[in-house]
This record gives sequence, structure tokens and C-alpha cells, in this order.
Amino acid sequence: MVKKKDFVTIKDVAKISGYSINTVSRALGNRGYVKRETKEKILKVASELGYMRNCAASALRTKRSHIVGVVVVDNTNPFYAEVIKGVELEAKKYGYTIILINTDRSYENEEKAIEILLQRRVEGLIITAVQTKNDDLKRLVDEKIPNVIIGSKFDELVTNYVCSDDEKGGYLAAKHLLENNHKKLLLVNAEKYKYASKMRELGVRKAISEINVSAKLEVIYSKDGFDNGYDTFVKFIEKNKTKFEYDGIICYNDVYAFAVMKALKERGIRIPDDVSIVGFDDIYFSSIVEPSLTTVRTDKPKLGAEAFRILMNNIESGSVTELTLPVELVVRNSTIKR
Amino acid sequence: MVKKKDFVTIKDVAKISGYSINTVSRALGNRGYVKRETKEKILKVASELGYMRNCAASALRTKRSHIVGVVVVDNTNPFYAEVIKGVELEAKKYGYTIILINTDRSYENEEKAIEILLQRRVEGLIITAVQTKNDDLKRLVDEKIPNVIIGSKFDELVTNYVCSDDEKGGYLAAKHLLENNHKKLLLVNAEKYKYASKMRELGVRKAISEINVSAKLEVIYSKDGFDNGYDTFVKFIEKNKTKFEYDGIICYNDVYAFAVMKALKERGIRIPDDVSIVGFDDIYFSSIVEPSLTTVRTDKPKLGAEAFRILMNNIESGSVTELTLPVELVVRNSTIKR
DNA sequence: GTGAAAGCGCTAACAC
DNA sequence: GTGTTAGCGCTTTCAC
Repeated sequence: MVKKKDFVTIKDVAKISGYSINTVSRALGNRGYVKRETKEKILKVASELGYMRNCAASALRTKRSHIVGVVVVDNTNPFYAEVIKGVELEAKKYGYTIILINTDRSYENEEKAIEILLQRRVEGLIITAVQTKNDDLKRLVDEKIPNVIIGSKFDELVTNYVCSDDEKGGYLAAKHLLENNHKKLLLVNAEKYKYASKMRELGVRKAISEINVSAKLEVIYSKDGFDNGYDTFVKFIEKNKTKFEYDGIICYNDVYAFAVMKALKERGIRIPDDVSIVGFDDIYFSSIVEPSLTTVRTDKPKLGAEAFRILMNNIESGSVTELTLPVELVVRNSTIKR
Repeated sequence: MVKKKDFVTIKDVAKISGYSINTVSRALGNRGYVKRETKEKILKVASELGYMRNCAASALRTKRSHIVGVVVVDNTNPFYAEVIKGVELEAKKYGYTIILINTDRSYENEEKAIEILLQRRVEGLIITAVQTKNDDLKRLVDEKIPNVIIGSKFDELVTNYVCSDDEKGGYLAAKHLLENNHKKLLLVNAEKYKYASKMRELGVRKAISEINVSAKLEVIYSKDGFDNGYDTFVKFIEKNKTKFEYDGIICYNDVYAFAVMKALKERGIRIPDDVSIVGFDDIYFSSIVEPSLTTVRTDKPKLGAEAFRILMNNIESGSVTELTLPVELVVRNSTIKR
């Protein structure tokens, strides 16, 4: 282990400037009474010496680390990437930094991540939950460790939540198709246990019951990710060997939509001529793919930024907030009037 | 500010277990001599009390934070997202966590990010540099603060580097087109000052000089990102009002390639029938777009993982490493034999 | 306004 | 093997 140069401490600044450690601390921390002139002198010495405060030390003393933990399923997923960015940007404004940990959809990893972050004494956690189990989250709530959950809700856990309006989103997607005279819908949903999956399906069904009860709806459920979505969908259409019989497909999210589009193209089924596709999230590539994807847009950076702000409120005042952000339908070229 | 429950400390564990603080510390830290039996008792008490080590405290004492700072241009860029993931995964194995900061392509932000991370006493930094200026990096090197730079090199800075073989990549892309009888190439490159931009262009030129010196090459330079790439390219082809005259386009990266593809499609120029397109990076969506993109694949998670490992080596032994990772051409449907 | 002294939770040296 | 003591760099009383 290479010897590392010691950093300049407040003590060094005190010695050189001739003031006490304490006065230096106050001057540097903009806190308590310090004569203007004294402060200037101290700041000068500090900057000359290249002083940099040691956050770990002040965190230890003040019990405020100014760090928040961010636990996500997968930071390479464009949706989470944007959420993370939202958190990071907002955190920066408040003088906070974020420690990022991926769980790769594993509950055990989620549990471990939380453990690690607590050891680091993060002031709070922002979590996009794996949702297969939630004992780890329950523990946070029980121990009153500030936390915000993004993108899902658990009835049994009273805590801070930030979600998109998933039900409304499902509703808008289905409404768009129904109003454009689609009659045979397929919903390629995520796994049933997921909150967003349930809500989006609810919205779809509501639209049907309101707008056209005679429209047909079939629902299939797929694990997360492009490959799983592709496999599930392909298996489904291969089983129904007869002609492909849907005129509109609503997908759990844009990545699923891409998978569906790929499978359809491979089979010579044209989009949107033969079948319309609607996605969810409006990730970056949705406007680029061919045809560009009609989708329900969620405000991902805002999801992150609001989560951070709610976390701060929770830390400061103990307030508990459930926030649902609006969604909007973005119509592009993957859907058509029939 | 809500009062927060104090965490259990080593002192509490000492009191309850009847051993000294020190013995407890050793037992919990797996360090020094502790009788097996004693250790078990202590661990039992610790777990009953819900003890969790305070990393900030031990970091202060040992001067090892077990944190590394990760500074990227933009975590939502699929390339960086994968690099980050590689770092994070590797860091986890070593018991490290990462603090992530975005710079949004601003040198000032990069400088600030480094400042913040140093205050947090990260053990080292992994940086994808903005490259417009590098005084901040120079400072790191001068002050011997462990750091690894990903994706670019600076002649004047002797430090750790991890890059993909950009020159080889450019070479492979051009070779592929030339060998498939393309004669009029366009390189849509990133800004000239960028390391990867220079190297990739070098590779392209080398291929031409080796394989077909009579092939034409034009180069245009664009700022980063889809929108900039699109604008630059459109402006370029609008200027050349005559018929579009290239039979192969090599793009700085896949995102540029998507932008180019979009602009071409809008003008009824067919890919690959009229013009072939080659990208760089092989991000996730490159296999999904239509037509799927021929591209030079870089191993992004490995770039991150290796950067972390090199950082560890540098911290432990002071070793300085420059690593270039191999690239490979992935041929898909955006290129064709002429 | 400024300084002295205590202590955050932990680990390292050194006794015993 | 275990305990005593000091101290990492900072902030927080509380004197003066």
C-alpha cells in the first residue's frame, strides 16, 4: 500500500493562521460569530494550504453524511438511468451526493445494498424495488430510516412513494386504440405481482368498459427485459398458429414494445398497417425506431428529482408523501386509425 | 429536523457483552487475536442489538473510505451507463461503493465533481473526461490522487488509462466497407479535439491507404448526442444539394449512426441499398433498429471493471497502467456488398 | 468574538 | 488474548 499524502486539516490552518481550531472551524463552516477580518485571513490561509474539508469527519460529528443511497434494478435500463440522473441533479443542488447500487432484479442484492448503504450512514434511501419480496423495505420503515420508493406501492408499507400515473397511462393507451377503432387488443404486460403491471392493466380494462365493451382483450405476462419480452411474445404467437388476430398491442413498456415489433417484423406482420403498437415510458429510442413508437410518456428525471425532494422533507420534518406524476400519450407512427 | 434514532455502537456492544471496546472491535473486524468463543459471544450480542458498523468512523480512523468516485459525462448515455455498471459490479466485489456524478459535458462541472469527491475522501477517481480542458485532471496527477481515465488519453498526463482500441475500430469499420467495394466514404466524426475521434479517423485513413487508396473519404465533425449529430449531418447533406453521393458512412458511434439513419430515411435514401452505415460501440439498441446496425463493438462493462481494478492496483502499489481493450466488428444489416 | 475541552465511533499501539 | 489509551478531523457546548 502506497503511502498517501495527508490532507491539510483544520488544525494546520489554525496553526498557520494563528487562530484556534474552533475559530477556524467556524470561519470555514460559515457558522457562529467570526470577525469579518478574521474570517478573511483564515480563508486565505486555508486556500493557500489547499485545505479541503473532510466530509467523513464532519459526518461523524454531526451525524449527517449528506449522502443518499440510490438502489435501482439496473442503471443501464434507460428508464432507471433517467431517474438516477434526476436524483443526482437534484441532490447536487442540495449539496448531497449519491451512492448508486444495482440489484439486478435480485431481492438478496437489494437487501445487501440497503445494508451497505446503512453502514455508510446515508441519510436516506431512494429505491426502485425488486418487488418479489419487501422485508428489507419493511425494516427501513419500521426503523424509521428515511426512504422513498419509486415506481411501486405496497399496501402494507406506509412510506414515501413516487409513481407515474400507471392506471391513467394504461387507460390512455387503450383509449387511443379504441377510439381509433381497434377491436382486438393484446396487452403484453409485465409480471402480475408488479404494481405498475397491475395498475396499467386496470387502466386498460377501464377504458374498454367505458369506451367499447365489445372490444376483445387478451393479456399475457412476461418477465422484464427485451429478451424475455421477445421470448414470451414469440411463444404466444407461435402457439396461436392461426393467423395473427390482434389489431392493437399495448406493451408494458417501450422495451417490450421493441421486442414485440421485432417479432412481428420477422413474421412479415406490418406495423401499423396490420397491427398498432403502443408502448409505455417514452424512452429515448422510442422516437428513433422505425416506425416511431406511440407511447405513454412518463417524466423520468422528475420522478427522480421529486423522490429526492420528498426524501429531504421526510428527513427534515418526518412528513410522509405519496406522489403520483401525470403521464401523457405521445402519438407517433406505430398506431393508425382503422 | 426530526430526531433520528442513534445507531448501536461498538461501545454498546462492549458494555452488554462485558468485553472491552477494543476486543469487540477486533472481533467485529476479524482482526487481531480474539478467542473463538469470545468472538462468537460478541457477534451474538452485536447481532441481537442490531449493530451496524459506521463506515464514516472507521474511514476517519483508517484513512480508507472504500469509496471511489465515478465521474461521467452523462449516465443516461447507454455507453456510459454500461461502463458505470461495470465499475459498480467490480467495486462491489472489493467491498467498495461508488459515488456517481454527471458532468453534462461541462468542464466546470467536472472540476466541481472532483472537488466534491475529494472532500468525501474517495480513495480514487474513475473519470470519463470532458476533454475540453484538463487542468483538473492534471491536478489529480500532480497531487498523486489515484485516478483512471476512461476513453481518452492526454499526452501530457502520465496516469492510468483504459480505452478501447479506437484506431483498430476505425480501421475495421473502413476495411469492412472497402472490402465490400465501397468507394465513396463519409466519416461522421465527433469533435476533432476528442481522443477517440482522432484515433478512429486515423484508423479509417489507415485502412484506405492499405486497402484502396483510390477510395474517396470525406469527414465531418459533430458535437455529441443524437440531436447534434442529426443537425450536423442534415446541414451537410442539404449543402451538397446534388444527389447524395456516398456509398458508405462510418459514424463516430451508434447514436450518431441512428441520427444519420433517421435523416437518410426522411430523404428516401435507402439503407443499405443506397448507402451502408457502420456505427461504433454496439449499444443495446443497435441490434434492434431497422435495419440492424453494423458496428464496432466495445466491451463497455469491461472498460469499467478494468478501470476499477487498475485503480485498486494504483492505490495499493502505485503502479501506472495504460490498457487498451480489443474491439470487434459486428456485421448486421446496415451494410451490404456492392 | 474567540478559545479550551470534550467527544462523534472507530482502530492502532502498546501494555499486561 | 484482552484491556488501556490515544487520536483520526471535525463540531459543539461553554467559558472568557
